[in-house]
Amino acid sequence: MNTVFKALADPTRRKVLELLRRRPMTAGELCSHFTVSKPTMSAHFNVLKEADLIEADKQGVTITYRLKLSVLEDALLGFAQTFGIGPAVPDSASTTEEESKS
Amino acid sequence: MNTVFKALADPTRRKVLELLRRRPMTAGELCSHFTVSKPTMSAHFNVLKEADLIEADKQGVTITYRLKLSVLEDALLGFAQTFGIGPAVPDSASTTEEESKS
DNA sequence: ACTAAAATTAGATAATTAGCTAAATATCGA
DNA sequence: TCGATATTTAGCTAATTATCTAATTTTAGT
Repeated sequence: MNTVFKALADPTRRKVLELLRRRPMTAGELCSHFTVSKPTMSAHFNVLKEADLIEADKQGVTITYRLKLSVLEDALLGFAQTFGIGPAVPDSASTTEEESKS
Repeated sequence: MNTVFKALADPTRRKVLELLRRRPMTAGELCSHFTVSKPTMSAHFNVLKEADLIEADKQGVTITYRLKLSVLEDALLGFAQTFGIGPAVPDSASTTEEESKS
């Protein structure tokens, strides 16, 4: 959990996660979205991997990174829950008297 | 937003926030929960204040810190929303066919 | 086997950060 | 006004971090 928050502390890494939100991408593809050098990006990938926020899949010479959304979700919601930060439950999902009993 | 995530990256600061969750506390009171020196704690308070996660209220010689929960909430949920991380709506609040229509 | 391409590791540096002790500031009560 | 108390500021150090360039590794194609 500490590693997750450490990983999220850097804007470049947060953006990497956002890029991986839609679809997995190769390291080079990800790099093309940033101005920093590839080794620097590689280090960022490592931090994200250490935090278990992404996973790497090697095909031949290229490495595809994929977001582990459930890990991010668990960390974020888990922390939010500590503060009773309530999921903004939409009106349509409001608990009715009947449902409360179950 | 970046300052918020930077602030959350440190475990001591996260714990300060958790302590302030229930009730406001003075700087000294907060310090008593940690082994690090007071000046170090004071620096942590500053980081949290910069991130607008806490606010200070000075009464005489003591300073009371209070959690700004809404700021934490906005940051966390705002970020979660970027990833479509849905509030874990409890089973009891699951959308029924009837509710879907509204 | 050679070359090109994708990505990493190695090694260095500058900036940031967390921590300390000592000193300063501010307020209260005697 | 003096002394005690709460907290911060100043100044320093050690550790971590983000970044770079250069070199290495690994694989695919010719």
